[in-house]
Amino acid sequence: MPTTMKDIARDLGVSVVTVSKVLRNHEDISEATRKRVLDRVKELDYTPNLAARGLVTGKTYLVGLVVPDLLHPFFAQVAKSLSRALLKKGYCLTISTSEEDAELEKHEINRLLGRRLDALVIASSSTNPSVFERIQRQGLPFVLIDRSLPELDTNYVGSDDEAIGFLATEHLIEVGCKRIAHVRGPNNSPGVGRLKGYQNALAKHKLKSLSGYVSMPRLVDVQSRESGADLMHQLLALNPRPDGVFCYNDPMAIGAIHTILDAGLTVPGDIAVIGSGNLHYDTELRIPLSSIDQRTDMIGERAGRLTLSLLESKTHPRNRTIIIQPQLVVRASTERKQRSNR
Amino acid sequence: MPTTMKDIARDLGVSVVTVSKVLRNHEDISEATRKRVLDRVKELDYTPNLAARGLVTGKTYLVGLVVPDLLHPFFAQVAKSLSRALLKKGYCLTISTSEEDAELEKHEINRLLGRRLDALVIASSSTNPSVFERIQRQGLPFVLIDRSLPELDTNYVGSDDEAIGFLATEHLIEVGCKRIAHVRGPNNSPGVGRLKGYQNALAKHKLKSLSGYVSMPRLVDVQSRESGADLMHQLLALNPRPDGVFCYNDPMAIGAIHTILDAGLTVPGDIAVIGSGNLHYDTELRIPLSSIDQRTDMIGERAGRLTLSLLESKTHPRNRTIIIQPQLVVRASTERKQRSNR
DNA sequence: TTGAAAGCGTTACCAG
DNA sequence: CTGGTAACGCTTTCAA
Repeated sequence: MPTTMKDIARDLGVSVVTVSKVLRNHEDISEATRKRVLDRVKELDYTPNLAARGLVTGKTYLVGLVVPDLLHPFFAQVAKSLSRALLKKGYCLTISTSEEDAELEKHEINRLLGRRLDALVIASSSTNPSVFERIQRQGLPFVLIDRSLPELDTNYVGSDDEAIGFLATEHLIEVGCKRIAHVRGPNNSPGVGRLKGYQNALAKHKLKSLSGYVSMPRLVDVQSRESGADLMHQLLALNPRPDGVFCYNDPMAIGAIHTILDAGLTVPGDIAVIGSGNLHYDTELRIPLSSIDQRTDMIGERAGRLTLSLLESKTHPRNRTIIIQPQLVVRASTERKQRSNR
Repeated sequence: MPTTMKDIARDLGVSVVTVSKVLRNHEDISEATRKRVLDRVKELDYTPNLAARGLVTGKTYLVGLVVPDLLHPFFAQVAKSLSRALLKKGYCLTISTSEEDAELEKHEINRLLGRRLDALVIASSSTNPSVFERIQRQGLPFVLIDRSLPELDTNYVGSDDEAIGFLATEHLIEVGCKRIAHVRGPNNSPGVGRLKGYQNALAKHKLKSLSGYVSMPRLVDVQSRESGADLMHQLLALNPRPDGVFCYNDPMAIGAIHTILDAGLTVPGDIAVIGSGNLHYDTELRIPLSSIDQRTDMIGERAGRLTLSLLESKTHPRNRTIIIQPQLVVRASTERKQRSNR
């Protein structure tokens, strides 16, 4: 149904090869024919079929991105900056979501493999390296983002999660918190890394984490706000009650604050709260939220550049790990104890 | 480099056709060969090349989505629900962003056309119908969402924007506002529709819009919060100052509230504010934001169903317009005048 | 039940 | 400068 090179060639009495060459700006075409072809192309509004082209060249100029959830601003931002980085070099990004479900992720990856992408970027919901071993076996370049798999030697771009946990917790300590709880994340590398950072900060300052002070959601990165609220409920029931909470991410922190305020307590007066991610609406919240900026757009951009380097080098480059250093952002949810406690 | 049917056929001493048939569950294959093929497929972890298949079948099972900005929760939600709807029938969604730039949008659409999508869904940043006439000429089924083009007869799924403007404005009137301003949106169908709804509500209640009470951003749907803040600044300078503001969308409303509070005024005490979109974090804001729920996920889902119907019907069905009715959601940013003014 | 041949829209290679 | 031929990986058709 759509126009093909054959149509144009027939109309003009030239060969398909000539048309093809014109379209790819080959040198060895006379100005006259070039113009004739180009004119006809415009008239018919012809666009070359990239699938057919890819079949013979072996390049699709398609890069896949798999993220758990596009509604999470973190992943939306990554998608945006990644897409922008790739577009500059003519690569197109196709986005799939795994809804934080390892099975669905596998399924989506399979679909993408069928499209013969040039590369794959994944924020994986899976803790099982088998999918990635498959990808590796297929010789498809890929980059893990946000979440790494310890067993696996891969390209990786992400935050320094231990630093996130450490920065956040030490900040709580510095504003005078004595009993610091952690609403932790899932059992993946960011969840574990941030927990470790939390523990390191406590250890450095000779504080201990009381029993029950680390609480973990059943669901993973979906309905974060709800789980933050629920887990905070449990923390409030403890004795002694925490006076500071580091939450795995901002949505959880928002949920936690909600619970605290509902219980008639104040933030940061009774309990200081800090999250991570520095979402774009953190400043506009009921209690503006202190957070750790993960420089999300840089994650996407660096992942893009790394992907491009894999795509452009003809040798199989060694795997690279790129860690983005996080930064503390202080807002009202932790602005207190400097005064009240010293 | 990757495995092909030829490899499998050679390994097994059967023909490529046989392999192809097994993979598509054809009946006329003996159980024995079927099993042999399937086993080898699994061993080699083979995935059929969809591009090659598409070349001969003419179906790519790819649907394109073009949105202005994935960071805007509205479009992220649409993408999510659309993707889910299409996935059920085996269609894959590929997402592009236009960054609210008509030129970039054209460019992205061209790329997508080159991929020979089965259908296209677009929230267009363009006011120029020519791109869509092109798509129509190519015979590619497409669905406009969120923004329609008045000159163009197309499939369309979106909100009832006049109803949005009317609901919001009438609500402000009902809580006692007398001088209602509108921070309006861009010159596209939602912007114009909501403005009209605002005017209709004023007219119905015999109120007039004072000079300067409708203010419009230079930028369109990017940095909405900033433009909301700026425009509110202008409104505050007016005499008399408005006591109610309907903002085109929630980010603008958030920016407007920011400005009002910074000026030492209160919301809703001095000025009541309402937006549209009912973003997922509206409840957690400094002043929880009254809004108009556009039932975003339904927009995505209905767009998905409409797209599927275009894809599955062999005749060229008539264009359909699906309008989703909005709903008022009242929160603190407009909860006042019932008491204070009566 | 199987497979040979033709073809999908394009590009690579090489001869003229 | 131009174009014929083969090939990319797959499906369709039809004959065996």
